[in-house]
Amino acid sequence: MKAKTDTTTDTIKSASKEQRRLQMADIARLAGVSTSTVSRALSGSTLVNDETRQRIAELARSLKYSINIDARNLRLKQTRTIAVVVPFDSETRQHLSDPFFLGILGSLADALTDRGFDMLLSRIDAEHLDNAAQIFDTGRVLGVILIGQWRHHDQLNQLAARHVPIVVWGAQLPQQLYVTVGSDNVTGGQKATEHLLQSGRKRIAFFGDTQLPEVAQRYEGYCKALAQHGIALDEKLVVPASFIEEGGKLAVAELCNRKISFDALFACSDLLAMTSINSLREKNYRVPDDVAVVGYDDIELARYFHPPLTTVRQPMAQAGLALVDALLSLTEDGNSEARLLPTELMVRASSV
Amino acid sequence: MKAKTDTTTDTIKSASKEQRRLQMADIARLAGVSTSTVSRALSGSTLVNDETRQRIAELARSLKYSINIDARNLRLKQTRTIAVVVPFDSETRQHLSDPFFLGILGSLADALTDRGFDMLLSRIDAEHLDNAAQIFDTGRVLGVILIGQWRHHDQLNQLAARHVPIVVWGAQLPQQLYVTVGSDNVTGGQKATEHLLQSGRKRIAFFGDTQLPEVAQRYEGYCKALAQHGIALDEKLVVPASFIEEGGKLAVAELCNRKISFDALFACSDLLAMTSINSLREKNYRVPDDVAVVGYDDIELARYFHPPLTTVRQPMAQAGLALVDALLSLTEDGNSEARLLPTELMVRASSV
DNA sequence: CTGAAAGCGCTAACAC
DNA sequence: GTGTTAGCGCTTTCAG
Repeated sequence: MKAKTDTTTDTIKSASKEQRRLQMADIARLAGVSTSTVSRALSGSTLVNDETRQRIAELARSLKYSINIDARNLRLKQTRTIAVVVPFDSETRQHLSDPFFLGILGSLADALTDRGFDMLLSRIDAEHLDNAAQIFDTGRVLGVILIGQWRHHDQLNQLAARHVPIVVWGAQLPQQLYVTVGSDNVTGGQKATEHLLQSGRKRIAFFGDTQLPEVAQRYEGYCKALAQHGIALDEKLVVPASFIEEGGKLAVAELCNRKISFDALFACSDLLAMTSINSLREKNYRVPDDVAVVGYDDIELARYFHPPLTTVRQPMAQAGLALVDALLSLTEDGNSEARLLPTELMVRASSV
Repeated sequence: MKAKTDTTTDTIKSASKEQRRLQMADIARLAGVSTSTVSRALSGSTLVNDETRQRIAELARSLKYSINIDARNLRLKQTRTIAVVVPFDSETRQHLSDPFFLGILGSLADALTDRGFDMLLSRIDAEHLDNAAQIFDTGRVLGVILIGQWRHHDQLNQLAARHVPIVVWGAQLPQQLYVTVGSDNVTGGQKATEHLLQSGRKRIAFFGDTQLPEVAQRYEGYCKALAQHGIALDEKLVVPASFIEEGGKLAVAELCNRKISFDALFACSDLLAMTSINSLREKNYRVPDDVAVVGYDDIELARYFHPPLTTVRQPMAQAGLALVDALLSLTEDGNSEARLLPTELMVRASSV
């Protein structure tokens, strides 16, 4: 009797309330079966009569009923959602605008969609990357993909130690407990520098903040190439330009003010290369005649720039796939290896 | 007795199983209280003893316990997650790469984070925008923000008719049931054209696919400005360039092949403007001397381009906020109004 | 102030 | 084949 009363109340409510969400019980009632049957039918179980299944499927479709995923996940203790976390710099309160990161985001969205996963996107303070654990602890996601390692190797290690399934876009470091996916920065830096050396440049400036692991590796490649050509490293040519806003402008100004001569420039991001080129132009340097420039990333706009930018391509489409695959194998097998994506030097007019 | 047995089993299990996720019952057991009390303590209810609350809070923190959001949402029938949908073009299987859309995505991420909402990002086939309803029907999100109206006004109207809370980035159209947020395209197009006219240009080409509502409105502004200056519209100057890849190149080629003279160009996106400028340069037109160019969007790279690009700025940061606010007022009050964001002409070297 | 019990929407033994 | 029942992790009446 209690049940009966409830049902009546429910019906009245649903009539008066604007629009209660349809649920399995409704479909069951309308189809004259139990919810179990509906559940089975909708999940394609063979345990249910073909005809019944068809009927239920049809009914659900026509009523535009969709199963409540959260309830399902709760019951099944599973989820097909992945967290993607993009750190932000708390000092500059920097917005998410770096074209390369944004590009990876797009690539991830595609890769996850292909694999049938949903993506929960969040931003967290770069100084507290360990907060990324929380989103996992709340149980809504299978694992975490973090775009941007910054200088917080230690925090990331702690996360991994806590068994948070996490994959990071960045550089592979010694003593690393977490899984990284990234481009081969050493080789990338080497290719860029090698290319400049081969076109006869001798005084190659390096723009980048070597505190960041990825940049440090590109710098290593830069040094390697110089060494191979028997050229001594001139520290004055190394400028710790940051990725922010006017990084290139400041770096170029620094070299000029200190009257340091240079005939080439390897910038650790395309954005940095572009702002540098603009500054060089203002100071009446010709690119590439006076200064040859190579960037890093190969963002879409690199080839539309003037002059078209020579740059080290990070394979963006592969990046998304690799990140997702690394994370999935981590959650499935419990372990997963770092992946190093090949880089490719895209030679364009800015360096030849 | 049954309860007791279960507890014992549980304990054994949790010891043997590698790492069961912590849950409220665990905290309760450890604190020697019931789950009700833990629930109250963690939600800051005044119904619980101050000392007890502190103790529980401390325990939860030290154990890094986070409440299971899905279970909570299920019980409370609420959620603080918003779906953000970015359509993809099924034909070109185009990836998510347009800098402006990517930028809006960043802006949305920031706005949602500020408001304490999570963002569920998905991509759907642009030909079936109505699939966006499904993600709402599954009950995981409060509402949907769709970036890109494309030519599917009708499908969007159907969604709204089904009472799916949805806000769309795009143009406001007559007979529109859904809420849009967008920039003032008519005025934007007018400003761009007006600017070119005032610098003495007479033959202004228009690049853009007027099948898209936003572009159609920019075109309307273009026509208005021409009319105000008593200049007859020359249809030959209107080229239906698409936003894809080599749009600018094709459009420029078309004008040149047909030997149509022009001294200015209004392109409906910065990307289009940039590729057009590159093509013009290849054909030995000087920008702005021979052809003045104005773009649309003011993506970050516009000011780093050479020549720096004059463009109609769509306020990206505001865009995210406006979209979120529009959606929230829709879900709260049940209705919400379209928002038209002001545009601003950024005059740079490509046009003067 | 605290605990016992019911139930959010769904699935999976277990019965029939 | 199908229905009944218990329970996923949480919140909230309702008693005490």
